[in-house]
Amino acid sequence: MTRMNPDVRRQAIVDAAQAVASRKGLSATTVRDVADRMGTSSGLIHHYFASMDELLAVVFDKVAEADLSATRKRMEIAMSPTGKLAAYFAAWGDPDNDETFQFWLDAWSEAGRNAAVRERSRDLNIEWQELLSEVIRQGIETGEFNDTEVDAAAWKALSLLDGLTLQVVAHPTVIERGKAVMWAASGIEKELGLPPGALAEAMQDA
Amino acid sequence: MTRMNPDVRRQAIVDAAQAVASRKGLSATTVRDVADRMGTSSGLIHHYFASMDELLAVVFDKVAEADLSATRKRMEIAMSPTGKLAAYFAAWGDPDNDETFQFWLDAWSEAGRNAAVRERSRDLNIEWQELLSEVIRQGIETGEFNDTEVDAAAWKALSLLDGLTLQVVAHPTVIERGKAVMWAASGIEKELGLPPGALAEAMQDA
DNA sequence: TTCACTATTGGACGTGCGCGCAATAGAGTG
DNA sequence: CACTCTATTGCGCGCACGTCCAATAGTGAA
Repeated sequence: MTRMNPDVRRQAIVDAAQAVASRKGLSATTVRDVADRMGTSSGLIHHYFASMDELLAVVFDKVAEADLSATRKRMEIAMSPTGKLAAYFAAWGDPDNDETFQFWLDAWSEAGRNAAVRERSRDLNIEWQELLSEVIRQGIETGEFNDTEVDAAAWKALSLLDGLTLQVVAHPTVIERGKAVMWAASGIEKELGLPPGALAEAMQDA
Repeated sequence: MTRMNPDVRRQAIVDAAQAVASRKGLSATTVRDVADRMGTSSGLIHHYFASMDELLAVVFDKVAEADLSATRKRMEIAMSPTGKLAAYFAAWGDPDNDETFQFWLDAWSEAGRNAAVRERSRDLNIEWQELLSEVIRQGIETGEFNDTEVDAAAWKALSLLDGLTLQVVAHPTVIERGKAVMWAASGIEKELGLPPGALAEAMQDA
């Protein structure tokens, strides 16, 4: 294959590995899969990554960070806490993010047996929860939300989203995607004392 | 190894496979693992199961059915809908069930790529949701619960439980187990219009 | 006691895995 | 143009996997 600049090649390997992993799952992705996808030899991967585990860790990080930063950006644009909350929710309703959520399902499954995955997964989950905590805290300050326990409310909201999305992604026929998002929104509305439908409305505005 | 009655041996194989899988995960459980655990040869497993996939499917079914039927039994004992709901919740708070929940994490991860797992997982999830729907319907009839949309409320409750338990099992340090259960209970109380703490109280009674 | 049945053994077979390494080839520099 | 550096090749190693099968050894019936 054509000789590439190291930085470019390294990126190409990560991209190829991500593409394979989104179809086969992180744990089922092999060195040969990635090499075939790029049309190169398998030895090349080990020229850039000390081990396959290291490559897969980089892929997981990349996917997770991209998702998180995209959500952060969407939230910055929104003005009110309710708007920011709606922006947060938007990620879950988008079918394009199903692949990313599949990575999460894999990570949660693997976390119980692999300490490295567990710690990375935990840290990222906490970041998602803190993002939510921040908005809830703001909403309480402005008086938009009820004065509830912030930490608890954030974990409840995140868990409700995860649990519903899990059903949509793992068993595509069991709940309609639209219903899952609406149900999650209505659950959080009750939690934060928002008028029924307020969150759903803010989501359409965005 | 001592010669066994076929039924007994078959059961022994399933038990051994379950023990191994609860430590290593279903997809990482090998024929040799199971044989070693029993102290027999690996060939014996294929005398009873046509393939390793078939054995693992039996193990998953056994674990899932046991959990479901134990919950059903606990619910039958309780008198009121609130009591039954508390009995349903009890399964999630019990650390002994962490192993079972790990099976679920594996199943959800695998469902996206394996049609057999997906269908079995989906059917079982629906059974869990229907169990909840039934109780909620009863509670609405008796007037204990608010008159909400049953299907939606059941999916929300199940998802909240799954999402919170996921954090407890996958990242043991992130949320205290007790808090997760209390948060789930308070979320459902709001959903069904129960007085705050009513569900938590019913859980201690049981 | 004999015999048929089958539970159980133990290793062979082919496959796919991560990894390592000597050989090769292309790109930049003097 | 010659030379150095290193990106890239392609294969081999050792291992673990699921599966298969001929040989062996217990057990219950005749």
